[in-house]
Amino acid sequence: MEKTFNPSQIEKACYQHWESQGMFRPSGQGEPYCILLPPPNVTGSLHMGHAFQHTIMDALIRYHRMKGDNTLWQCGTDHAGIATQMVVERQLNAQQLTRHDLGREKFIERIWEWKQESGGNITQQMRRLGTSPDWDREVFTMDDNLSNAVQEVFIQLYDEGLIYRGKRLVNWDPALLTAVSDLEVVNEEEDGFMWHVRYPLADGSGHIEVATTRPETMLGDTAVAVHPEDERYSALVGKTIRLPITGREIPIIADDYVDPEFGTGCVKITPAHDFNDYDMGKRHNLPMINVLTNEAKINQNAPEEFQGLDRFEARKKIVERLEAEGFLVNINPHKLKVPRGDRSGVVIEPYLTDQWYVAVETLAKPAIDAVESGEIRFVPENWSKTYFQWMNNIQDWCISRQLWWGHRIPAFYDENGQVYVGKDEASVREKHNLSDQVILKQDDDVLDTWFSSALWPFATMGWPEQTPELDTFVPSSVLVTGFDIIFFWVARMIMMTKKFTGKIPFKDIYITGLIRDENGDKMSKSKGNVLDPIDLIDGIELEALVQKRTSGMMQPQFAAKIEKATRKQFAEGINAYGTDALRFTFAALASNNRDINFSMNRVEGYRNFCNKIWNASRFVLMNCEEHDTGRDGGELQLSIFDKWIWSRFQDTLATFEKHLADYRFDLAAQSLYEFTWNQFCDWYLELSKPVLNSEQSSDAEKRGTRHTLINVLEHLMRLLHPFMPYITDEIWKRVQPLSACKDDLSSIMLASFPQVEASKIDLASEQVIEWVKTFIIGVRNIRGEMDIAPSKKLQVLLKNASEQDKVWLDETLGFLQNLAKLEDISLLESDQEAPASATTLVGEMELMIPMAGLIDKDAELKRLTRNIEKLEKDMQRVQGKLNNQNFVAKAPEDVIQKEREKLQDFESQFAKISEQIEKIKNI
RNA sequence: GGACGCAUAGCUCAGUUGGGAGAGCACCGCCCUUACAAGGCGGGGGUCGCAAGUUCAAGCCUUGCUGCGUCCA
Repeated sequence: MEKTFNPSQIEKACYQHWESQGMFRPSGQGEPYCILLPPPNVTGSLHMGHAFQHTIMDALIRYHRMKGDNTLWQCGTDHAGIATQMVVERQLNAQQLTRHDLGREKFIERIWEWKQESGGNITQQMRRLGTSPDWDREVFTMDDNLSNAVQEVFIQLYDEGLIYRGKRLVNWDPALLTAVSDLEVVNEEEDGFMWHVRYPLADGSGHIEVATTRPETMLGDTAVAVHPEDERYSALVGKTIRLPITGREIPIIADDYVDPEFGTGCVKITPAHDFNDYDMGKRHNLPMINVLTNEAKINQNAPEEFQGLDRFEARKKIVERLEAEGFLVNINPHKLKVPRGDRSGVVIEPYLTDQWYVAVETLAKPAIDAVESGEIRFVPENWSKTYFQWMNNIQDWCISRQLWWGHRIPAFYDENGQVYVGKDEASVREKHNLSDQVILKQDDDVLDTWFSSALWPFATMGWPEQTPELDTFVPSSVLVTGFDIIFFWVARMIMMTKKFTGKIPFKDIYITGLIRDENGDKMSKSKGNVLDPIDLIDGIELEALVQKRTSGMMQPQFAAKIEKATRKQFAEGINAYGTDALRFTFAALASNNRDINFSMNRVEGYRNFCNKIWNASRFVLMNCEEHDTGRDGGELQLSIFDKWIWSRFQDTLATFEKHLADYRFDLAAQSLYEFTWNQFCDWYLELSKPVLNSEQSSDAEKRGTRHTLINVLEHLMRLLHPFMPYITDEIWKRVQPLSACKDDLSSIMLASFPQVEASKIDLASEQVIEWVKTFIIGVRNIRGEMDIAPSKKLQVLLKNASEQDKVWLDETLGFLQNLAKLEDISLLESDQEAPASATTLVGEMELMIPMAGLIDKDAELKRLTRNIEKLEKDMQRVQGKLNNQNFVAKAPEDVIQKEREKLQDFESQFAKISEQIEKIKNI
């Protein structure tokens, strides 16, 4: 083996082997365990959030697969309506073409071609991450079988009256020329203005002052509203206003929606261009005047001079006119929430159009119950509140989109506009007895992408066919996803799956944190702080990184700043850390926190961890290859240390599994790290050396130690495998043939997960090791603090050794000498006078290192004084407690007893160290 | 306006029946010791945001305040 772990050398071949051998397929045996991959957009590339969530899913999948479950990771990609259409449109634009030049059919063909070429990008990147979904079952949301399910669901919901078509105010994206759902609109506070405008009364008796943030919509005003109890205006209610510019007469109405405190207390009402005004318009039977085109330009319903003007241009013109004609009172700066399309970034218009809706209320009920009853569990539990809050106020879902790419709505119209819903024209004709004379035209719109995503849990399992997978893998075990799509996706899957299968889609919902950069900022192209997971795996040169971060930007003005920051942070580029280090980092960061700050330091630390594992394995193999490891029999004599490391392993394994069951990947990772580095490497490997290197060790002892080395390592690789698939497979291939594991498998993936063996839990050995550690650390502490060279062998005297101490000493003498680098160890009888020594305590026993020629008196005094000051503090605290009558009277007996023992221990230590200090002072 | 979250070592974060404050990184000292300098050994560092309350006992429970953040209207 090479001296340094080199991930790039092993990863690709390893993955190809797994995939080509079909190791990702469900075994067909055991308990079903299933995870649904949130289908990434085909247009997407793997970002840190994906990599994080995929790591977690893969760890769970690998763990359960090794546990012997019938494990399926169902994967696939999403057609991502708007996003995909935009990508291909942009390509056309580059050739001076629009999608209209091609026509619908050709354009869709073009998208399929694009998908054929570039759609596999993200799934290739997933492979780099070592993920193990069943690629044979990969689906695309536009595949025939999924499209079929979409139609089926649409038709059934329509037949039940749960899908309807209606003219309503929707969120209209004037750039993309489509309706979007509430969820696709982001409201952000922006600086704007509040215009105060005088509206004259029609009878000439005065005026009323309204305040508005959107003066241009006055062209569509159909009323002015005041609060019914607002005494300032009560006399005016019922009168009419002559609208400036248009001269139209509109009523003054009273409605308690109006906030008398806000602005002037008078609100202009534009039912066709504002959601609240729309509701009020309905309540008061106001006419709705639409003054905008679908591109948000002023339309024919407005005075000619404004027609064709963009909404913002029109705003300027109208304000000018109002001012010129003396209607404008003033303009105040004003912060307001501006709705923008999450894809296009342009201001969304409330716009009157015909759209399709899902009536969600009846679907929501069972979906709420499923979480309330605990049948579905959110982890962390708190997210259920967010879920309930939304579900209890859920609005009908606008599902039609004026796009070309997507599932076309299975609805047909005759020449009278009569709607027929059905799979295709033929079935519609048959169902409704329509003759060939009737001309039918299919609806031009497609469905919201999330409509098909909502069917993911059962459509991917073959629904509407009654397949075995539907029985086995619905519900799936856990959904791993971010809180940002609880509404978009999670809630809708629960509704649809309940509705169409009667089952819940998943039992647990593990909501992960959001990956941010190390300063806690969201990673975004415009901030230039994006990290590509693949770059962390393979490494990247500085120049390439700068290039990547500054090209293709929406706001090129930030490029210089980003370049500077990038050059500063990554002066040497990014190292190749490898997949395992990256995965382990994600696992270790996966606490219950909502925000997870990614840190390069952590990746580096876990890259070092990989290297540690690699080198520990080298050590084990060097000592076991070509040697007798007891694989085929032979007497094994296990040392106390062999028993101890096995015992620690059981504990680590149990802890790991507990944390995994709680979705605490951070704690699970920590337990692995701690065992591997701080127990196995730091202590066990060191303790094995005296046995292996000593000529006095018997064959049975050596065999026992080698047996332990190779088999603990073999178990450890299986334990680590779900988090670190590559390095463990590579090492396991070499280790397994020397170990007691006789399964002839071509990959650790197929091996079974270790099981806790109660018989190997050995508390007695753990006690001995604690004693040994205290002993050795005590010597090292003196050595370190007294600046004694490691090469200098020391002499140790032991005073006040108990019978137990003597037994343990006898058992571990050689190890103590070896690890603490001791010349020799001798026992002082109680009546023997000790020479001036540096002292440390091992329980009641005093461990002394004669100072002569080695240790400076003042330095030792300083060290002891520091110790005793700490002890004093501890004693004071405990004494304070025990002197408190209330504590003694009310605290549980075992707590009191513990405190008493502590005090005794402290006092004994205090006495010994004080004595020592006196002694040294007197030298 | 409503809901939720966060505040612990210089930094990033653990701390789940309330009972002696932890890890990683960074920092300081010694060491190229035959698995590993991407390493070993030792060490320093915290009035757990502030205030009050409950309790024998509070980082942990309750209330209020301050600061930051997210979502919904």
